[in-house]
Amino acid sequence: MTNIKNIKDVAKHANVSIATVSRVVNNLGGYSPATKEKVLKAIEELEYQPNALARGLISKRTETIAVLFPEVSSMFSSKILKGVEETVHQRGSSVIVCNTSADGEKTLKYLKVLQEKRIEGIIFVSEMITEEYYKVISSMKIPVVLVSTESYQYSIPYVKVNDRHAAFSATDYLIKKGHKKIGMISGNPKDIIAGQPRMDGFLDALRLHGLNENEKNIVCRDNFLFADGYQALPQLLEKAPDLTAIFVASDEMACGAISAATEKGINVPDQLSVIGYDNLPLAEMTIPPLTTVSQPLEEMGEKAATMLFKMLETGESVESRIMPHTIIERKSVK
Amino acid sequence: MTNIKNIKDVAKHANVSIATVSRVVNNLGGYSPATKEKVLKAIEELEYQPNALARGLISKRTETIAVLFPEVSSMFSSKILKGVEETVHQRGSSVIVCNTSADGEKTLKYLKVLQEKRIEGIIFVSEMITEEYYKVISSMKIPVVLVSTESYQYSIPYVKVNDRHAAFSATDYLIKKGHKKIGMISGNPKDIIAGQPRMDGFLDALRLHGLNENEKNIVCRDNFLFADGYQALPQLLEKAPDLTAIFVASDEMACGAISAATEKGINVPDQLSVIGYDNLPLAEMTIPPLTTVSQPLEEMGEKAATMLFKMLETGESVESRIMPHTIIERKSVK
DNA sequence: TTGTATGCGTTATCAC
DNA sequence: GTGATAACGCATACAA
Repeated sequence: MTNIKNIKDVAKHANVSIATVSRVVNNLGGYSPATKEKVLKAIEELEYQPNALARGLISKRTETIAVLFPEVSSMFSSKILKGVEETVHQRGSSVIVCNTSADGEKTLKYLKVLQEKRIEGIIFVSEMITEEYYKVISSMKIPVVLVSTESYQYSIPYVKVNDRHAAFSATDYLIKKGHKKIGMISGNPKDIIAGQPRMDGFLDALRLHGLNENEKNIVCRDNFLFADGYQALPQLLEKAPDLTAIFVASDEMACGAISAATEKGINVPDQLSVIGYDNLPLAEMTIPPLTTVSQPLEEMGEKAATMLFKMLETGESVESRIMPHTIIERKSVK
Repeated sequence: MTNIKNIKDVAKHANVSIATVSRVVNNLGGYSPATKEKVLKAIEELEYQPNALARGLISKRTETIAVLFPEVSSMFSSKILKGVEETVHQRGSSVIVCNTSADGEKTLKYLKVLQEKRIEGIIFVSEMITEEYYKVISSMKIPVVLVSTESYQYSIPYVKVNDRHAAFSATDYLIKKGHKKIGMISGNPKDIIAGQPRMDGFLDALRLHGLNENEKNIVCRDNFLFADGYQALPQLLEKAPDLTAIFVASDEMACGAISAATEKGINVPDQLSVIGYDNLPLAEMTIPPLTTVSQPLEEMGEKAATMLFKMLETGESVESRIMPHTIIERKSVK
């Protein structure tokens, strides 16, 4: 009653050997057009689907890769996922998603099942690579690519924008618009990827233009969420009531900051200019629409997948890629 | 050089047969504590990881399911994905994501590779089940669950809210707030899942309260996106300038409508109340924060996965589940 | 051009 | 308690 056919059934049905069936299934040639016809017909009639498990057992290829996120459901992650998924699928492979919740135990558990499933590569998004992780992934001997993060201790290819440079650009943009009193809402300075570098870029721009006295106008938060921006804005304004512009380290935070400002009766951009970071879809939806530094998230996902496949094909590592960031001008800066 | 150990290596290393190794790996008992110790030690030392392919080949279980979305990167999808992923992972299985782009060909191609990979179940999110899809999935003989959609022709369990009822609730809420001139921005009425039913619910509420004359104050759009709401609002207001409230069929659209209104100098909620649908994270981020009908998206994902596993365990189908919707009161309705 | 036989890494059914 | 050995479904080297 289990209707699922295997290569043997096809062989019998077509009156050939399983070797021949295998050949036509894999387009290897070495058979007459007639037998090919026969086999194809049998396959059709029996609705035969080759078993990827059996196939993979021999070929050592599973055509499956995995992507790990600390939070799959963020707008940030889902854009990257889309890029990854698209190019992986184009190549005939599949992607397994993992939501690590930035939890070490959970991640290790994931890694274990992925290893058992013999996935062919891993993409880590926005994750810090700990020593434990590194031990496991290097023991797996499969390609790994980092997205929107990088490792200083370990040599793992990554694709990301230059955070410090991007933050510089954003701040520089504000300055060129004529602003002199500029503040920043930042992530956690202990965050070596998206925290400190963006602060550094901000400060770089200030100093370059001799605006050093602004350097203390920074409020840091642990996360990059709406609520963080919402709560940070009043704090920042208390420290520095005369600010005319702020650089906010994420669009979600920027959106929160705008909400807080609006509630306080502060008009954006008339009384306060704000520039964000990421260029999420959200940035088009705020009032006013958010001027921001764009990271090409989907493209970064695609690129990461492409790099992974290249490593898979060549067996060698691959160069990291710094993606270009751009300023998207909308209406939140004057 | 290929460092990857198999059960044979372990057996040799521990001086036992592979059968014994298999037993301790699977905790089957039937061996002395001493040999268990030996084997465990060997496994440890060789860093042995059982091969899921070989295992699945025999057990016919791959511990992998798939989720198909028309658009993975929407805030809507990603919340559902998170719910699915969490409960699937809890059970020790993995989830493969597929972005169908609502494209039949692409979907069929996905289905084919999923079938070859012998995945154990499928969750369709927001997809119409065509005859072609149905033919394939029923030939696969694996459990299928629908999320945020349902099929009238085929008997497939689903989990969704009652759209008509939810739309009724939203409109009713507006009416109970004292509004009498109420409009709607709707999806496509040809959309049998999220289009027509929400319009029906809207109209139900109107009629129940004798507000029949409002019935034509509906603007329909093909999609549920920000831009749709943004463009629909002026159209709606042109048709019916005296509206005091609108029900919008998605949060993204509602956000667009609020943006358009604000640009026109119309204050929300003072001059125009807006209620949305979905309760995406976005709803907290608008100005003013959006009152909306909540769908428990993450929970729906969890539920769908749970249903899938239940079908997998029992071999029987499972009852569909209508999830409760609730009105989330924020600041966009007065 | 086609078929036979072996192996991929497991689990499971027998024996012992 | 423990160990051969036959599947599982396929690819492939080798024969024919």
